Amino acid sequence: MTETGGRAGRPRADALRNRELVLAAADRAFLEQGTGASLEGVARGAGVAIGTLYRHFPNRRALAAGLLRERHAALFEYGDDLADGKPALEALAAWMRAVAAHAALYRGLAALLMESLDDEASELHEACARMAATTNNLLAAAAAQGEVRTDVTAADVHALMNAAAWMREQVPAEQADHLDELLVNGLRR
Amino acid sequence: MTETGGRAGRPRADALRNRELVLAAADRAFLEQGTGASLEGVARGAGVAIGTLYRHFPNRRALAAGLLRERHAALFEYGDDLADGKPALEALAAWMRAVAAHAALYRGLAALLMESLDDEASELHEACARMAATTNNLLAAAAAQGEVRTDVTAADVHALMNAAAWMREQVPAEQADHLDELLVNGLRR
DNA sequence: ACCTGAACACCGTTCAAGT
DNA sequence: ACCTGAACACCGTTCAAGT
Repeated sequence: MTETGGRAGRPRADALRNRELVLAAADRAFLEQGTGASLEGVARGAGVAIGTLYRHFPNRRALAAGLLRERHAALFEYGDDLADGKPALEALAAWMRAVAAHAALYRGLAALLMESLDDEASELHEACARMAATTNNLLAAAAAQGEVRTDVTAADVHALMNAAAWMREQVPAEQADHLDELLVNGLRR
Repeated sequence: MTETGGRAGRPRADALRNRELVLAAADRAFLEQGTGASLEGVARGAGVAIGTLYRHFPNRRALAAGLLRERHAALFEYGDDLADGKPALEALAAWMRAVAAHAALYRGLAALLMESLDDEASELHEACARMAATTNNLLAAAAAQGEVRTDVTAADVHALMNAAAWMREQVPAEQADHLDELLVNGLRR
């Protein structure tokens, strides 16, 4: 079930190219104006007609999901690598900071990630599920070492990470770092 | 500097009445659709022309500020009453819960409050300043009793309260209550 | 002093017509 | 199979004309 190409063989070359142009323009627009940026503006920036944008990405969430999958793979890989080495709570904290900083790149992304965790119909659900898997692992490890309150769930951590991103969208970076630490401190037993 | 009536004497009776109609319609619309609700829809709901809405409230923030000042005074009074009795950290926690629950009434309000604390030009600045005064008092008392980390500022608490509201906009009430507790736990030393 | 509503600029989304 | 762009419905905001 690829996004472009339908049921038939390889997608046409011009379609692939347009898809990339749209993603690049969306990346620029979301960085500057957040995920609420005008889709007509994105299409203009990509040099394609608005219908072409909609053909590749039926809505805003699909656009964000495409960006996460194809341009932000490093975040997920970072999460996979965090399991070893460090004390477990430190690894969990590093993951929370990484997600918070990342989601804050596009203003509004944290809200999309928040609402997509439990919504299997959302185009962002896959990204959320992958994030949740990492969160689960790191939380379980920290809990096993008794470093975290026993009533903390992975859903709580998901909410707190995204809340950290949301705060980061609106306060100076140093304060945001400090707030990250207060959030992690709240998980301690 | 009243919002309606300009520099002259009492505002006309029809103006006062229209202002109330707009506020009531905005309250309904914001409750249902958040602070991003269509202002044309609000005007329609109030039975006035769109120009009348703009005359009384030049923008969305002015509308939210009007609602807070004239229909949500109870929140601020509650904050004033929290200083006595209880242990200081408990009072601060109660205040954070009250603000979070309140700001979550209108989806999007927490973001407006967040950006208005340091923006003196914002119509919501007065409301934020009053909230900040209460936060300051309660935080100072809790800090004086050594119940709170010494690096926690009133700005931090403001951010955390509004983040709690933001989370509450998107998770079930029980989880939101739990998240409130984790946030407060993070303030403990 | 206040209200009305047309006017302008813009956007999201769909879909018939093309290649 | 894919692209284009007109079409429709809607909104934010301003302002000339009224009372």
